[in-house]
Amino acid sequence: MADTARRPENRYGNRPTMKDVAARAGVGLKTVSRVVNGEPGVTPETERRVQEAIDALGFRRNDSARVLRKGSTASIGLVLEDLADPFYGPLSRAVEEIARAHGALLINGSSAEDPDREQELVLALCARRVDGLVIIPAGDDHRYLEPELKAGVATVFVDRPAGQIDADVVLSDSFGGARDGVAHLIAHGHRRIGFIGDMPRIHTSAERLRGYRAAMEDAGIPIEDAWMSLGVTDPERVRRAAEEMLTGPSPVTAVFAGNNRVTVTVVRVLAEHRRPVALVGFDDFELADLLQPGVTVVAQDAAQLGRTAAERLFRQLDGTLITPERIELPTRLITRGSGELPPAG
Amino acid sequence: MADTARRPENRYGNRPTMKDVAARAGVGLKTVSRVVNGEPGVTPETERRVQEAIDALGFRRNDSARVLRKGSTASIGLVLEDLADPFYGPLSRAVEEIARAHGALLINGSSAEDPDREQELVLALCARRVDGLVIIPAGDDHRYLEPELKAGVATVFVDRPAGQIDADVVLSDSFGGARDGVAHLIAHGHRRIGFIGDMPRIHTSAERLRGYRAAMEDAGIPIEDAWMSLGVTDPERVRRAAEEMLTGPSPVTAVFAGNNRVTVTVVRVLAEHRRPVALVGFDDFELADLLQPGVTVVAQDAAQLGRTAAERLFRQLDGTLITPERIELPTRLITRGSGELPPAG
DNA sequence: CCTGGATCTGACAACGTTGTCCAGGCTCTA
DNA sequence: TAGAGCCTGGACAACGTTGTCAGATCCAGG
Repeated sequence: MADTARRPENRYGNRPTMKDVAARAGVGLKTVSRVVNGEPGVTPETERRVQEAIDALGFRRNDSARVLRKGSTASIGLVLEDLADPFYGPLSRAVEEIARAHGALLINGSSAEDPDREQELVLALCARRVDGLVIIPAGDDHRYLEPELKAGVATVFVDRPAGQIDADVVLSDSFGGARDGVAHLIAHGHRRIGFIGDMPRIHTSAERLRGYRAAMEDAGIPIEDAWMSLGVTDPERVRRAAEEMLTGPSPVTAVFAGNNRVTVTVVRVLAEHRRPVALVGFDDFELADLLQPGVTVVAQDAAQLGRTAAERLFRQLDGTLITPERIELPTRLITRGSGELPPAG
Repeated sequence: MADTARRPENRYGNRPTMKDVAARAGVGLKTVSRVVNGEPGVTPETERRVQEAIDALGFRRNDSARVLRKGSTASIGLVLEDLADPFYGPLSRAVEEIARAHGALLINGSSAEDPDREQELVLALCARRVDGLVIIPAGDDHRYLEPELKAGVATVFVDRPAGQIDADVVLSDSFGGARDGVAHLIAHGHRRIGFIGDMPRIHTSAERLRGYRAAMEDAGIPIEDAWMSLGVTDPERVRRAAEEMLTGPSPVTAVFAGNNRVTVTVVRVLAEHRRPVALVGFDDFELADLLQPGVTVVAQDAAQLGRTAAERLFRQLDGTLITPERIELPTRLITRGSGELPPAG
């Protein structure tokens, strides 16, 4: 009775353990372990008996115990902004594929662009002793990671750099991409060019804004405040921002959209607008080529970002990689029509 | 020396444990545990000392050990076909949100539509003792899950039913949706209607095909073999299949596309085609409204599928839910133009 | 028949945590 | 002032696995 009371309440109707298998097969505990792990030194006859017991009982090794004993979980964590964002799909998948190639599982979570939630998630993953972390940061202070890094948790940041700590990071060249995109519009004769982007506290947003400014400055075009919308992110307000730029006292003839969600909303606004307005968007998206006109974009390779990050992560784990680096992947301008429209109005 | 030799090689440069914290704070092991878990019965002064030691050492509780002791992992597994598929993004996210609300983490993996890989993933998740599984099955025989179910792993299938076992499943009404979509085309005067779908061994594909057949039969229209393309899935072959239907001896005037990827490819083909052809697709997709003409679709609510499944999962874990059920969520026809084109040619 | 070596097997401790239980110190009341 | 009862803290076992090491078994060769 005291015996059963001591048993912790657990959800698995007391699954069979190696001990149970051993008892049933009439062998020792360690022999079962050997069979389960394919270690040598077991006679075929013994192995058969053990295998039979395993099948009969429906035994499945408890990896929690294994992890506890061995110290490595063979799993990595991925923290991103929103699993549902089409930009992150290919990225996650790429990370997963690399993890799989290294025999690791992927645990992931969405931070919803909330720094507290990011930290909560990251620490939960650390408590589970993931071997490594791929983080698309929401916050800009990652000092909370210091004990983890010191303890040897491999970490790679993607898409945006870590804040206040020195860590590996894999980025797209947001600055260069935006500058090229805006320069492309300028080359097609535009001078009054609008920029709609996310909050400048997000690194990529800030870099893209910087690219926009650089391109304008290179062309000697002074920027009017009314041409810029920053930190506006939900569709309704992006719509309003776009409309204001198009109808203000000094209306823009072209728009540079800072990310795929903004681009999509702007496409909708422009579709309702009588005067043709040129558009270049950061991030490619499906069907961009089928719209009328096709949408010219600065494309970044999300899968490649994920792949690169995951590969670096496993090289950290191998010990091949020591010094944190910053890797910038190039972007690619894809012209489809919307960015080549001449200024109108 | 024997001491260090016995220590297993592990990746975490020997992180501090509760024992270390206890030693540093000059208290007992259990007291540290109490502080970490916010249990009552610790004086503020003691708590302060312990907290100080925790911060100083960078201690983080090892959840593997905790799981081993407590028997519940507070994590659930999600196995789907492809994380990168935009259809699964909102679904995963919805599952994650529900999990989060229950304090559980999400571990997920892509089966890549390969039954062996699905099984491998599912069993790996079971070995980690996830509390429950949400599975979008690739295979059609899930008897391998029987020991797990018996052991009390909560399981919900989504989008497609389990094979050979009795389990909870949450589906969209593929049959009804497809029938309505095809009936819609018939109502607009079409009689030669093509169907392009995935392999009929996939449940949803088979159901949608059945819906197509039912609608045609209801209207008394005999189906010609040349109007159906089944099991073709990569863009190039879908393209060829569509072109054959459009140019064959008895060319179709409308196409019903069995899933979002097929729809997108068909849109491309039709865009190059001189004669207007009507189109209804299963699954909604972003920007469908902005194409010329807008694409009429049978929409299913991926997020709702995920939410429903995850909620049922946690109700299984609560013990509120015992008997497996089959839940079918309705689909919704969204008319945007492409499905309302009259027959031409 | 015995010995040496190789091969196979099992007892045991340890991984880091939590549940149980008991000891000691304190407060409060009769 | 003694006894009851509460509060705090700590010793110990157990969770299921794996590494270590020593014991058991077998066979060939002397």
